[in-house]
Amino acid sequence: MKKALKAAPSDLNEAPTEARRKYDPEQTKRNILDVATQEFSAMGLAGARVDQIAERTNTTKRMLYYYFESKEGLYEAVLDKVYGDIRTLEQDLHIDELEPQEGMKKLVEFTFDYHDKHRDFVRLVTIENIHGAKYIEQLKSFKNRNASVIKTIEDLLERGVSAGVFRADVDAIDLHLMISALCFHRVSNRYTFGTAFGRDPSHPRLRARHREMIVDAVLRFVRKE
Amino acid sequence: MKKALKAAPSDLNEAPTEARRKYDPEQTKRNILDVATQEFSAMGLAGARVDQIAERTNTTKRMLYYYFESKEGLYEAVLDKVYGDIRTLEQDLHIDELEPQEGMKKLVEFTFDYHDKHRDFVRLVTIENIHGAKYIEQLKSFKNRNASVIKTIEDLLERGVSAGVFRADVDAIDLHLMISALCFHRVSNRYTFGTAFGRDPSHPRLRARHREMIVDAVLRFVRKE
Amino acid sequence: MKKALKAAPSDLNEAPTEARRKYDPEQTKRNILDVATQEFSAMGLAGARVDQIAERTNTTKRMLYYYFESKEGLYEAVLDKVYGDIRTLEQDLHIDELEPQEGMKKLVEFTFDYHDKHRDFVRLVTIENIHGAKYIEQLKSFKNRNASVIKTIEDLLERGVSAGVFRADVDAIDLHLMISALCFHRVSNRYTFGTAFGRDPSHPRLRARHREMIVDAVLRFVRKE
Amino acid sequence: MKKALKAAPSDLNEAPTEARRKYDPEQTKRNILDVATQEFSAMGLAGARVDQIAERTNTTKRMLYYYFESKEGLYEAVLDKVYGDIRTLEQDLHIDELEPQEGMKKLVEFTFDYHDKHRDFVRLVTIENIHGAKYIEQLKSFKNRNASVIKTIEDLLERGVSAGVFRADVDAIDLHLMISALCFHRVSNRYTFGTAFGRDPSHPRLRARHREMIVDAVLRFVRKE
DNA sequence: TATGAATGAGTTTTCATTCAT
DNA sequence: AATGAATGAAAACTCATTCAT
Repeated sequence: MKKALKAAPSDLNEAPTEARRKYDPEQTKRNILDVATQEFSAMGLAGARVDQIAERTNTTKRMLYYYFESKEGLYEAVLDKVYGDIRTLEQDLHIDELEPQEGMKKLVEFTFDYHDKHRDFVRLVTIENIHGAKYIEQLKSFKNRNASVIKTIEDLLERGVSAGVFRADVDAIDLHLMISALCFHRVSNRYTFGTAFGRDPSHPRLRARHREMIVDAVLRFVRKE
Repeated sequence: MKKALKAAPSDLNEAPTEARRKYDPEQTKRNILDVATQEFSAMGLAGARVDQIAERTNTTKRMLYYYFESKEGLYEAVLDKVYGDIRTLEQDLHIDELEPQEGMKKLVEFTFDYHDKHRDFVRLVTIENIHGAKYIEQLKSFKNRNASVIKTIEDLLERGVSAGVFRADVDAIDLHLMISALCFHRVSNRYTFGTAFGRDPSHPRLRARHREMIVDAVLRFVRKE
Repeated sequence: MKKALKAAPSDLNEAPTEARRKYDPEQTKRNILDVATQEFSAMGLAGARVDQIAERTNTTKRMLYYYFESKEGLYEAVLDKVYGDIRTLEQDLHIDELEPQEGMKKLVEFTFDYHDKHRDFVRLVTIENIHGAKYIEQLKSFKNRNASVIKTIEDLLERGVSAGVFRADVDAIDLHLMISALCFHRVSNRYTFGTAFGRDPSHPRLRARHREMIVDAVLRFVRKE
Repeated sequence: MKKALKAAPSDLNEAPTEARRKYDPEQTKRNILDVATQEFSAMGLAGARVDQIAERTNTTKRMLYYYFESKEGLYEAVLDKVYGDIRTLEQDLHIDELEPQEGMKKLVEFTFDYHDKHRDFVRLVTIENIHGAKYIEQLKSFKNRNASVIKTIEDLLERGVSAGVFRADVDAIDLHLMISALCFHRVSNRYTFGTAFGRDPSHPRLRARHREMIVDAVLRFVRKE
């Protein structure tokens, strides 16, 4: 049942920009949070071990409780951080400056790339769904950010309809669900997929093809005629 | 002391067609398996509790070990059962007898309905992916099933291309992934989706719309022109 | 802060009436309860250690949780038992068969003797008061039993007044409080008392004198003239 | 995260007669001591939390150790302070100037009022008894105080016997114990008492009646005939 | 075949205290 | 004199599994 998973040497773990100071609460917190992100996403909430998280940290288990109160508190902090990260990036796309079809393409590509690259995020969302989203519900940050994606899509659709290139009967939230599904699933279910078909969806060649395919599918779906 | 969720008296739990015999190993096993299916799919492998499963059973914890060896053994048995169940149904579609577009529509609708109805299945697949699909790998039922779906899709595509209605550059496995994604995601991620947008994807009205939308998207994707 | 208090070899601990059977839930429970009574009364709820209780038991810590759910659950069970014990004895006095003054004397003597002998009980009541009686409040057994003492006193007072030996303006509950105070305090506060005056109130000579004194004080208080 | 009881802004907490100076060791100490008094008396020695005390203080946990060495050191300081406080008041009674019965009445009333008003004191004595009075033993203030009460009672009894109003066979220490019991118990055990009988002994009406009752009981006890 | 009691090894959490600034 | 971060040791509690009947 135990599985000494090697810490994936991701970009997360340590940023030795300067000599590590002895007393640096911000760094301590970030360090704990980064390790916890990996552990929770790898093992789930129930499966993760506080001891294991602490061990991979530069501090002790005690600090984890000092800053985050409990295992669940830490898990919530991880969710918060991870959702904060995607929001930040999403803002920089400036999709409103693009022509509708181009904008839609860019949005889908961004969504694809983000999920493809941030597996931790995908896994954490999956895990949250196993818990009925009860932890995410408490994060106020959560609801706001989703509103902004929908706004972006609504704008695109509106402009596309006006320009005569998109059909008029597409609902923004439904479309968002569709895009999400296509980008999320191939990451979240890549193990069963790999086992079933002997194809690893994260292989570069497949990855590129899927990217095109999804953009294509979405554009065909919204396009007039 | 926690009583939590009383076993929903779903079609799963008990079928007292005949008077319950005193010692009925098969029934005991089935009973354990049904309860375990609910628990594992609700809580995950790490999150499920052997005590809780036993408590909701008509028998005792000891029997659980007697028949299934261990918690993991029980989990594997659950996976096996759930995959066995799905295969049965898929045979009755006779998609090969339908005209390509009709066949594709029917396949998508079947896939949609199946996921929509079998949430336990969807959750267990999700859970398996959290564990890197390591338990599912051993199940023969798993590989067989997937092979047959691909075969069906390949046939459809081929016939569609011949008939001049489908384009020629669609890969069957990719298409299967696309259909899966669209049908799976709205079930697997319905909690975070519901929290984010205040919409429950399992609401009848939304359900019907999604069904049409997905069929539409897939047909637009494969259609020539 | 730690104090390896020797288990007082009281009448509580083990009753080897018959050879100890390996599987005897009742005995296991009783054994845990007896040890817990000593520990909680010696150390308080916060001060008692589950490990320490378990160690002095014939079983393991796990059984303690198996039967009593939590440290607090065990503490409540101890309170319940201890209050049950006193009730049982109180029934056997048959004070209603005695002439008022005699009855009052017997009641006071019983109360005195009981407190004098059951220090665990006295300490536990003290400890409960430190917790604002919040644990005792949940015990249904608690309220009933107190009603019966008051009934006894009311009867005595009534009969005494009718017989012209007691004055009429004494409230039964107030009188009960008075008797309790006199019998309880010398046990509960015997350490500070001993330190203050170099006298141990549990010394046989003092004990006898206090007994007489308290009976005397109560009778003088209720007596007419 | 628990905020629990905000320090009741009782007479204890702060006396900002003059503008609060930046560094005022005496005030800091007093502030810590006052908060600690409340916490220890509310929770007991084992139950009180250093963190909680510190949080309710105007300063930090470190200062607590700076001034009082340890949790136990702080507890002892609290006991010392509380005992110091009581002595002051008792001098002003001038019981020796009163006629014996009057003096006895006044002494009982004072004792009653003091306990009724200083619940912290009562609780701390209770707590000390749970610890076998081991901390109080070291306090000089403690022994002195008790010696003086006994002296007062002895005087009263002597003068009463001489005057022919008190009986001759009453022991001063026993009488002190009796008075203490009656005044102490109704405060110390008021929670279990309240739960048992649905009567709060600290209610004004009950309080007044108990006061009279106790004076009455004591006078009846010492009175000749 | 079936059962309720029992358990060892872990897992989360708490607490008084000290360190670096 | 004062502070917030840090900590080791211990405490409460949980869990999958096995034993005796």
